[in-house]
Amino acid sequence: MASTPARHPPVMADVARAAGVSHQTVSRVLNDHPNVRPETRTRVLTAIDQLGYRRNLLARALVTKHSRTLGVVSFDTVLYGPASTVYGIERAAREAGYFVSIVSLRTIDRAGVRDAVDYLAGQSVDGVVVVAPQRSAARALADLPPDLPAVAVEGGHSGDVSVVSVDQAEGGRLATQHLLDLGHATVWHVSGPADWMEAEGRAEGWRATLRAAGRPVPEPLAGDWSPRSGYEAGRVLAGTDGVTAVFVSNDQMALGVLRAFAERGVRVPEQVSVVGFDDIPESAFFSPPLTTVGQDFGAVGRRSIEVLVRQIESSRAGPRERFVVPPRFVARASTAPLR
Amino acid sequence: MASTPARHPPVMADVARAAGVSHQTVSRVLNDHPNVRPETRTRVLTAIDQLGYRRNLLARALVTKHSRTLGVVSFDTVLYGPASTVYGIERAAREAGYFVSIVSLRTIDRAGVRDAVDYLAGQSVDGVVVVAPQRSAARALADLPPDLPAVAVEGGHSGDVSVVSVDQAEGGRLATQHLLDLGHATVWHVSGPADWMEAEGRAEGWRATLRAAGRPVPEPLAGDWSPRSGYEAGRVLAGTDGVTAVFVSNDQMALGVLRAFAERGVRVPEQVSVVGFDDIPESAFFSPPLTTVGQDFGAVGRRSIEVLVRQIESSRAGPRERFVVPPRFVARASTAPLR
DNA sequence: GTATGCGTTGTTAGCGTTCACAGTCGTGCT
DNA sequence: AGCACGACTGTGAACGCTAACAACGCATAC
Repeated sequence: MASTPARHPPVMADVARAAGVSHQTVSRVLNDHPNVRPETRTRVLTAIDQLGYRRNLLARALVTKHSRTLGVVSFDTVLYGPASTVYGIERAAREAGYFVSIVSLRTIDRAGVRDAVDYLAGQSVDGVVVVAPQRSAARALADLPPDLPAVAVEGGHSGDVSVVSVDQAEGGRLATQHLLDLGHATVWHVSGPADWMEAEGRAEGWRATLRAAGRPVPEPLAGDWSPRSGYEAGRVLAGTDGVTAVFVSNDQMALGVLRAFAERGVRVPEQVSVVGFDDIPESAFFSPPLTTVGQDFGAVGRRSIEVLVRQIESSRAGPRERFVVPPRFVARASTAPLR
Repeated sequence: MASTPARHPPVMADVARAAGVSHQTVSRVLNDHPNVRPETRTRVLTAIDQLGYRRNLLARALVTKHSRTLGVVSFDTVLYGPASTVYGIERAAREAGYFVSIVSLRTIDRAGVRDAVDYLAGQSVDGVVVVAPQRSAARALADLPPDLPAVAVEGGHSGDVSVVSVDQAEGGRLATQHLLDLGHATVWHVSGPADWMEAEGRAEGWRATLRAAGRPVPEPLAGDWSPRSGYEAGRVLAGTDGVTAVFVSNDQMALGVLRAFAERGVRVPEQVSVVGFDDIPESAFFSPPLTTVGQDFGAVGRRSIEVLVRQIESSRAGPRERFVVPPRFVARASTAPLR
């Protein structure tokens, strides 16, 4: 009966002994090296199986200099958008054979992003994905360690990292054009926070579409993504003459707008049409069901990992890439032709 | 001018050379060992600073057997509840000095959980948090590696791991009692999926409260957490006589119920009172604003990390603990006294 | 028969850190 | 003076793995 030398998990040397080969041969089998005799390979494999051996990835990372771990820096991962993006990233990374280490920031500023990346770099991540939807965060991309592969999600084009994002301006255009096509003279806008690039992009698409159609551009109302801010904007709009169409920068705020309108007796879509953005799972069941613009967060996550992994696995001086995922318009019951 | 020996990041030996000490002394400074002369310490510290040295956590983990990384296995991290929980876990872990490696499962079954834990164990995590709200996932806790510190969130009491959870039954009781106090003869229920323990707990609290008050217990309607399933349940309830109060197992389904009622001309709360569960950010702006039961996910995250870290840092044969976080009732406008 | 080559295996030396142990020095005691 | 003891520091050997090289056997070629 073989003495059990230790209660510690078996290491490569144990496998080697059991299979009657050297530890290096075990390593070769594990790493699919070509020149191992089939018979030897199976002997090693059965030894691995019998001992329940699992290779120590830490030791491997120490010598290969690759941890096969990716860092993700995100912000407010409770919001639907960031949560979905991070989910997509995690899934794609795992499919590509990478672990994911996550840091969620409360406030996203230059120092915060830098600290988070430092923290992750200390853990020897092979690369980082920074979900940087705010202008301040995008600026922080400029002082990433230059030798660390990185990709920004929704990060704008500052700094020299690759960027994957949804075409927010196109989304704003789709929403606004839809409302104009319904016969509305112009479209009001409830925007997201000023420093968010997504908010800017959506507002820009809205403004450009109105301009191109030769319509007046009303002063946008500023929100902060929260239902409450939408509610407050909605109260203002309900008390403003001539408002027949509103493009709200996200679905949560649109919910607030609908609520304010309901309280004031403004009927949607009969009197005012409302379009949101994000297509959260709830929006199909708002009262009325919300016309909105959907984003494919899964695609964003997949793309970003694709770009990052390519950057890691090729020479690291890869050219920065730029990937734009198109939004998709979702028509529901909160919009109607002007009568 | 000191020659730069390599473009590689500096290691402990480089610092030692610069400070004129041995690598071991550098290690001692880094680990706050007591017996280092203050002058030597500052010399080492300045050398570290000058070289921009950062200690290699991989090498450290290899020898100490502690990676200071925690694994998190979760399910459907796009939902508000799991997303918030994971967020709380991540934050608490980082504050405790641990990294967090996340695996998000699509389907959560015994094999899935085991694979995920194996995967994480291969990365040498010091412990795992399993967010296991489904009965099948809770069962999977039984075959976790016995020597791996673990804590289950919302995981029931099967297996012998510590559990942190919100008192779902108490939440169900609060909701139901509130409706009874308003004078309703009984309370209908739209439940979550059958195999979710949270759904079970809430239903149990509801049922027990009705029984204790000697009220009839209507057959619950089964949902799947989605707004759509709530909508369908709502249509059934709208067509059922004698329904004056409904306790819905989460806010998303409650939204669907409200929508169905609105379509059928059932006025809330005048004709029917509705209570949800979760207190998602949107629910204050539903039409009408939703009375609901909130869960402190942040507390759940903090507690679970607390328990896990204690288990890791003490002898690993810690007794399994059980932590219950109380829910909190949130009164809004979707409930009213029966007239 | 020796040379050349390839397929296969083993040996050795790291990767960057911590741990165990062994020094060295100065201080206080007998 | 001699000794013990504490504070401080250095040396060597791990941790578990892969990379580089060396060595072996055997076939093929000259």
